[in-house]
Order: sequence, then structure tokens, then C-alpha cells
Amino acid sequence: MQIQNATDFSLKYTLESGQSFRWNRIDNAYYGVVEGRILKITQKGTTLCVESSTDEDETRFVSYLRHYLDIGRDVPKILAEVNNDAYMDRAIQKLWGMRILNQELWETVASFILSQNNNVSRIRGIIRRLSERFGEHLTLAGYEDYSFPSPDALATATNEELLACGTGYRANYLRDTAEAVVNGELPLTAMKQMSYFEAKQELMHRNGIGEKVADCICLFSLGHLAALPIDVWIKRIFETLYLRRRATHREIREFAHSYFGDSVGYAQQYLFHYVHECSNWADAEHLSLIESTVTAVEKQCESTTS
DNA sequence: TTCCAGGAGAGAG
DNA sequence: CTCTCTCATGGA
Repeated sequence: MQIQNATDFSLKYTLESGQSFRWNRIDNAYYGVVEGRILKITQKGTTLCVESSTDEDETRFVSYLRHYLDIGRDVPKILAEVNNDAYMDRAIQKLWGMRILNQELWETVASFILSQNNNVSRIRGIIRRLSERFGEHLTLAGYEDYSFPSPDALATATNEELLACGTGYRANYLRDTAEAVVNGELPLTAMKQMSYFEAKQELMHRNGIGEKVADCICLFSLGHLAALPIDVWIKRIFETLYLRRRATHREIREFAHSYFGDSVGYAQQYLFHYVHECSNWADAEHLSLIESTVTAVEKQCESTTS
């Protein structure tokens, strides 16, 4: 089936910008597992062609996917609001059409617990092995994958089983949070009705979920665009390009919110992915921007420590 | 071999 | 409050 009129939308940038770990590109098509079924999506202009491993009611399915891909949102309006300088303007031009997904909550919670002190390719590998071991086997026209493990499956997993999937020291965090979901201490359903602040507090009460991971969950699953995950790259970007000094997370958060407004999460995603994408490109102009960013941080650190 | 990866927690000051 | 150290893992 098809989704029509997906204007100002880029499937590539949306699915390859580090917010979801479950999509694979094969030729022109993206294969991924979303809430228990394999999806195959291709984009031609403003039309998305979608195949599912399960039978779907077309109207409801299209509505669900439009929400998942954030297609209904007026993103050009948001980008116009946050386009305050040359850095943002370049990121917005380069990544035009990138959207912030609205992903399933439990999978997002578990995935970003695993993301701490880790890199994207390893996170993807851990999630793939966990799904193979604890999820359900799925097929779509010869493509095979596994559903994301349920909270119950991970809550009852042994430490050895989790370590065998490569979770490392995060195994306890993952199992503890899975148990909290099973016994209701972490009320996922109720959290979807909470404010950004309330949901974030609920998440941060869990062992293994700090402010950054909580913000990732609020932004990539709960639709709170005011959430600002501050990782090392976002910290660097704000310290060098905007504040031009060392700054605490709280200072960065206050500046970013006042500068970009209530949709600071969207601005963050464009800056983050732009910097990451450029590090893989042999584009002199882009690389020089990165390099000047990094060296400026190093000089800043030197001057403050000496 | 060392360093780093979309960090968090415990402890010290 | 801020700073520092450690945590398991694998690719560069």
C-alpha cells in the first residue's frame, strides 16, 4: 500500500540519523521491524510504498505509519523557527526532510539504555542479537528478522544470556528496567499521557537511565520536542559554535531552549546528524567545519586547565 | 596498544 | 553543586 503526499519528507535521513537502530537499507528499500512486524518501505518523490509481514487494515495502518514517521507534523514550520544562523541553515538544507520518529516506547527505553557509552554499530548488533534470542521470528518475502523482545522476556533472562548478546555492564540496567515494566513500577501506558517533565522524572528514577537517555526516550518515542539529549557532540557544538566557552549541561540546556524555542529537539537532531554525517564525507568544506569545531574545543580545554 | 563510542552511578571534595 | 573514576565490549 501507499502513503501519498509525504511532502518535505526524507526516508533516508529519517531512518539513518541514529534515532532508530532497527532499519536496514537494501538497494533502494528500507527493511525494519516495527511493533511486531517487518516493514519494507521505499520512497519515490512524495510517495511511500509500504509492505508489511502482517495483514493490516489500510486506513488504520496508513494513519499509524504517518504518525510513526512524523509525516503529519508541519516540520518546515518548525525548521523555519529554529533556523537562526548559518550552521542551522546548512544542516537544514543538507538534511531536508529528516523527521523525528515516534517509536514504540518499550523498545525505545531498552534501546537507549543500551546506547550509553556505546557506538551505533554495536548498539545495532546488541539489539539484533537480543531480538534473535528473545524475539519472535518474522519473514517478509524472503527477508527474515525478529521482533523486539518483550519486557517479560528480558526480565526473566539470565545474566549470562544477556551478556552473550553483548550488553556488557548494561545487562543489569536492562533487566531491572524490564522488571519495573512488568511489575508496573515503570508505567509505560500512563507515561504517554504525562508531560515532558513528568515522563522524564519517571524514567530517571530507573537505575541506568540518566538525563541524556531519558531525553532520547522523550524525544524519539513520546514526541516531546522540547527534549534535548546532550551527548559529547551536542556539548561540543554548543560550546564551540554558540557559547564559545566551556559550559555545564544546565547552561547548554538553558541557552538552547531560549535560542531555539520549544522545538529544540528538532534543532538538536539536525545539528547532531549533520556533524556525524560530515565525518564520513570527503567534503572539504564540511570537514573543515568539523575540524574547527574540534580544535576549538581542545584549545578551550587547554586554556581552562592551565 | 590505546582510544572511543548518542553515559550513568558512586564517591569525594 | 562539580569533578573523577569505573563499568563491558569491539572496531579503528
